[in-house]
Amino acid sequence: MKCNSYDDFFRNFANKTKLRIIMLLKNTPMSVNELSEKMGEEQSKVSHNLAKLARCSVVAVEQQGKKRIYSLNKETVLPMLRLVEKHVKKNCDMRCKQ
Amino acid sequence: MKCNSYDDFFRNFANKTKLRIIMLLKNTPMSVNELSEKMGEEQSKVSHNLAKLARCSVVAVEQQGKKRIYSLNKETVLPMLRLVEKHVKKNCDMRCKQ
DNA sequence: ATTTCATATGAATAAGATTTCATTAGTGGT
DNA sequence: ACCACTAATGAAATCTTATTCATATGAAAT
Repeated sequence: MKCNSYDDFFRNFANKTKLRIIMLLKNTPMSVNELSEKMGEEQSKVSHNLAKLARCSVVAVEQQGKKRIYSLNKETVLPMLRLVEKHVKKNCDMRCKQ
Repeated sequence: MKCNSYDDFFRNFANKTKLRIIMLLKNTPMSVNELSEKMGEEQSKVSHNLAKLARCSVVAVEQQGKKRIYSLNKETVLPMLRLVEKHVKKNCDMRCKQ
């Protein structure tokens, strides 16, 4: 199945696990295991989440030996994050996280 | 309560009802009833959804007589929508809606 | 061909979000 | 003060999404 509506797309950012993955991939592409370890989360959980991110092209995959390296679609995601950051600074609570 | 994390913020776009409200407010500010009628949705549903949008400053409210007029925070929302539109055009399925 | 490492998948469960329905609370007019 | 109109609220029910756990699949090495 594919990402085929705006809300589908935004769901990839409306969840802490996915957002954490996104933040980690901002710096460098990683395999599922690497992510899993850095996050202290189960492999399966990370994999399920990556699947959703991938089907909306928020991340891309590339096979490298046994590993599958996931990387962020920076073209869309970075400006997106910048927008929100700005918004939050301007409008949101001091208690804002992240 | 206030919008205090990125995922909180994005949840306002990760749902068809909220997105419909946003789209309607793009053109013109409206009262709860007006939205409710245009959408063919219950007043209470619209109100609940507006409350969430408002607490993240995605919309703003202004009292006008008995009515409360909701308007879109265009500064954040318009560029956001543009980004997604572009992303969807480039990456997503032909079956893409909206 | 077998083993090992790496990841994906499916189904059941758990968690979370949205909607509904009934009710309450404001605002202005009479 | 009362009425009509407009909108907000709370709790229960429903719907959706995420997580977990067990298992399957794929890729390379031996």
